[in-house]
Amino acid sequence: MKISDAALKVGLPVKTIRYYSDIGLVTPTGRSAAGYRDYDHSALKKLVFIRRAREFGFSIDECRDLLDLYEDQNRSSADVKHLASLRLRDIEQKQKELQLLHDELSHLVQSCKGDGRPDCPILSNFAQV
Amino acid sequence: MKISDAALKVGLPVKTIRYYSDIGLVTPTGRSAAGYRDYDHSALKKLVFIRRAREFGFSIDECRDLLDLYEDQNRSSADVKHLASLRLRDIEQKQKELQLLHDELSHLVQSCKGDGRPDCPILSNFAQV
DNA sequence: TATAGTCCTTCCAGTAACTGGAAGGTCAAG
DNA sequence: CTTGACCTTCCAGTTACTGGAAGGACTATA
Repeated sequence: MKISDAALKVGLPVKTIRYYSDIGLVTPTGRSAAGYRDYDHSALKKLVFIRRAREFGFSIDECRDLLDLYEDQNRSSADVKHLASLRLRDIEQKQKELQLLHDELSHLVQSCKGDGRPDCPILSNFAQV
Repeated sequence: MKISDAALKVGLPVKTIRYYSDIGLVTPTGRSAAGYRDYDHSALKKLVFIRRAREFGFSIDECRDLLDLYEDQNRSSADVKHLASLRLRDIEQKQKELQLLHDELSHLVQSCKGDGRPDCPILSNFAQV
């Protein structure tokens, strides 16, 4: 599969996938005779995983660790489990924070009259500090 | 409140708060005689809101829009409502994606034996493409 | 009152992770 | 056999910080 089709399927810009290829995060499965990058199913899965992880603030290096751990058969699965457990905690914390952000904005939308009057109480709905 | 105390309260690095001050995103309430930045309760609220929004991929400009809309009394609350509604959609989508990421990693943790054997099936638990 | 330590300031340079654009090769359709 | 939409590499620019230097300010203790 060529890079633009891969980009469509996984929801990342072509430029970004090319960048990931450059830095060795997800290398293409192969190259066509003309030098075009080729991506297979497992590469697509990795890209989707990375897209999600990146969207939620995990660094490239953290993503790399998870992928590398899998691909390096010398590492033990205990390492993977430990790393994944740590990230799971992070994600659960993020879920709570995201819910708070949702609540704030949702309350804002509900309390705005939306009739053109500039009395929208956005600040009064801000998070408790 | 001085910048380091503010940083502690809102969960942002001092450097970042100073940066937000420099770019005019959240300006300090005032300055002490010595020129120290001073932050009050409402500034802290703005900082917490921005921290959350930034963590979930909203750009500085998107944050600025929400804050500016509030502070610009010439804007109508309908504008705020519309903008906040759009962001709310984004957040709901993010909640779904975050749940998927959580499921992936959680399944990974559960299926890893954690006994040192390198047979952890991380890739087989990747998202469906 | 001196001095040590921990703040604070500005400024400037560096980093992470893209992102845009130029210059040029490839390929299917008409 | 050319047009247009792909693809390639390379290099420069952007966003949002982040680290460090140089120096001023405040607090506690000797």
